Amino acid sequence: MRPENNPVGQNSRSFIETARRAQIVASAIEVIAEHGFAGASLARIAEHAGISKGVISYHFTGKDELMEEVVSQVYADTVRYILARMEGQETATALLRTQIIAGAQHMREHRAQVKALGEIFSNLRLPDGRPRYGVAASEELFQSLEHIYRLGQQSGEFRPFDVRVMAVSHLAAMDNMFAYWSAHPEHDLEAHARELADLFEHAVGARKTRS
Amino acid sequence: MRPENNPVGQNSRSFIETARRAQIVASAIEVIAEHGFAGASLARIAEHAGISKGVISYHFTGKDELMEEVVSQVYADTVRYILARMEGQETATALLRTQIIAGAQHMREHRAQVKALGEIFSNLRLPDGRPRYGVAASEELFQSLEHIYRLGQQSGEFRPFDVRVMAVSHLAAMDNMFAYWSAHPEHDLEAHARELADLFEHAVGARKTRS
Amino acid sequence: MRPENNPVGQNSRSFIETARRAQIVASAIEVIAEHGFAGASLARIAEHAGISKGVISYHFTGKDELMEEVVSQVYADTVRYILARMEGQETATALLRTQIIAGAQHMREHRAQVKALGEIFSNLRLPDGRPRYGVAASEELFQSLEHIYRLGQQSGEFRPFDVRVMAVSHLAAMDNMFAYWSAHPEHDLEAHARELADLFEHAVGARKTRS
Amino acid sequence: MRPENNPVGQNSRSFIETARRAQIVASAIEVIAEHGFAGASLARIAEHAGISKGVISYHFTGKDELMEEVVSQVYADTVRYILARMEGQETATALLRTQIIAGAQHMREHRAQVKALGEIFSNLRLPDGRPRYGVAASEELFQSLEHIYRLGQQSGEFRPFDVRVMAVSHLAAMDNMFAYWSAHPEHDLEAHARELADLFEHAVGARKTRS
DNA sequence: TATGAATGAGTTTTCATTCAT
DNA sequence: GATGAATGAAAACTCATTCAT
Repeated sequence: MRPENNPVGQNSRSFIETARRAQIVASAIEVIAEHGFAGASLARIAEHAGISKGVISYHFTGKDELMEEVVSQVYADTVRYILARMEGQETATALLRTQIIAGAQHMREHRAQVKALGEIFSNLRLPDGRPRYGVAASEELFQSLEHIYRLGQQSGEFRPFDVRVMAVSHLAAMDNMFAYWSAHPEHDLEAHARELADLFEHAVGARKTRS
Repeated sequence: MRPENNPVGQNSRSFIETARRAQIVASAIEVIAEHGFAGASLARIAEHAGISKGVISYHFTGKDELMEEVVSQVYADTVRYILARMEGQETATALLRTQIIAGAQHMREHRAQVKALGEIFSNLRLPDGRPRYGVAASEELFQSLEHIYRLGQQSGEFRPFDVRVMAVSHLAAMDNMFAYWSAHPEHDLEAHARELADLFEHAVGARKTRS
Repeated sequence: MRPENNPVGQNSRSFIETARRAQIVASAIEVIAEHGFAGASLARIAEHAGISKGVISYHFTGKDELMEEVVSQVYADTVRYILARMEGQETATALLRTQIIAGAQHMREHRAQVKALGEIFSNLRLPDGRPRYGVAASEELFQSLEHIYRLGQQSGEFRPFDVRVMAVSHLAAMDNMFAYWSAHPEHDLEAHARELADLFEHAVGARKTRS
Repeated sequence: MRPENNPVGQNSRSFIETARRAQIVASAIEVIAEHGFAGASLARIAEHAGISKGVISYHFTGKDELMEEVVSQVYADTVRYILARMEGQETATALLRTQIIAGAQHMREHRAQVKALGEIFSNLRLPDGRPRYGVAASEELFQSLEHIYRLGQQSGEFRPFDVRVMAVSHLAAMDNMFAYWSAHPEHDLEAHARELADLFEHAVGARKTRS
């Protein structure tokens, strides 16, 4: 019986448990990235990890918990990666460019994670059939992008525009940059990112572009 | 046994056959739009259409052929709809705006089709497990958008930029405009489309915007 | 897709469907009687019937529906059998004896059914874990037995006593007569039934025993 | 490796071992009583006892041995309880009444044990699929009841009747008194027991009933 | 002694597909 | 042409049991 809830201040999981969960999550990411959400059966994930099917059931309540664990790990990683690189940027324009460039770097380095995240976002459903993560799940990301856009509008760097539309389009463009690169591995991701940064810089009507 | 390939000069499908296929395709669209790709079993599609499961198997080689039929019908409709509205536009800027605005109109009027198309695009796989329609499937759309962008660059309306990146981002922004509106039905789709048109007009550095 | 609800006045199930359901129910009865409730997996029931597992799923919503169908068929049979033999009896004493003797006859002739019924009654549970048929499920039987006892009390044949306790004990004694006979097939069921009839005749303090 | 068979003259189990087994048996009783035989997984029993699943496997050869241990403990308790109260009774009629009344008291005080016993009796199976405890398992009880009945017949208190049928019915009536009370907790168990005593007193044709 | 971890057999259920009528 | 019926593979999940530490 794996302990589910335990007293505050105690590490909830043993070292080995943490390692196994991480291993399973990693295997799930790779399998989803390669075979898609529907192709990622527990059997395949277990086989890919070189363990028995039962191990997954032992460490996770069910497939849903595994998927949610993948999401929360990848999501946290991604946000941390990008925010770290945005630190210290002062102008909204710089923040904007950095967000895009750093996002592309992250995608290159974590190709499978990003792909798996996308698959889960658009396929995982609640027991009642409604999407588990809808576009609504991106709300947090939208808001952090809107923050940048509003900053630029307040400082006068950016023209007036609807920040929500800009954020939605921004996220969409980044997701598809990744998808396009996944489908065309010879495509130059860095160049794409720079072009995209230019695109949004113009879109926001930035008064001064990078020197 | 239904004849699959038949002599030239004969209409390949009878009237009744065509009608049945259309009925099944329509049912498939609605079911996919409501329940998602994974939730769209043949049983559900048949039930929704008020016919027996066997009919689908009779008229289609298999589920895959049905899905591909959905794609080709919806795809053709969409292109026809938007191209019709773009006819007569003279400047690249006008073409660009029209493409976006008309696309939004089409989405509003064909909500289920658009949603089903997206589901199939991102979920249907070849027997070997590779995606049936990757981003690569959008190649045709990319090229038609690139055509507009190149036109603008040649006429001097647009600044220089990588047309492929612009096209990928353009399509992404439109797809997600739809997804966002689907998740937030109270969202003003027309306003979003106008904002998006402004966004790309600025992004391409259009010399003269609409007044 | 099997039709679930259909217009009034139409036979709901085709001939073949009815036959298959009956065949599956019969197989289920035999398997439960032999292997017990827990040993009656769908796989075993299907194998015993010489059909594929899927057939059961095709004709029944799930295992629960099959079990409930077994109950309702066997239950109806049993009640019909015994009531038919009780018809025409005039005194409460005669009704009482007949109920017991006819019950024993029915058990002998429908050994597996009775056993299966008992297994399902004491093992089938609702999704939430509560028993599907508790002792409460015997309420109907209790009442029909109480009817006999009250008749005897009103006619002065029987002494005063708590009819519910008498009915509960009566049913218990019959169930266990069957169970005992099942475990000791050489046991004389008819003689047991006659003894049991005597037992209850004395228990109710019958003024005049059978001539 | 826990020693299974050990030299004569040694206490076969250490104090701690005995305590653990008792704790596990107690937990098993409660879980079976609440969730039924099928719902009593080792995992649930361990969790309920606040120990790890492995402990059960360590102290018992397997689930079957645990179940048999439950049976033998509860059975011994029950017999001891009732026999103690029957001591000193002189007439067969008094013994009969006492057996029933004391049985009811025991049920009230050991509700979970009685329920668990019933569940195990009717569900536990040998590896080959045959019931581990059939009605045959009650042989000992039958004989002790028959002893009372024969006593009454020899002393002339009771009429002639088949003592085995009387014993089987007696035990059945008591089991179901408990089951009925379990399903209807507001039911008056003591009153039921008194009625049952009257029932059997009349059934045996007792010459002098209690005033 | 005790435990967490792992295993693999077995359960129900879903589903695309095939086929006789 | 259309349908009901049947199939069997694959899915997620449960569970008693085993084992190294």
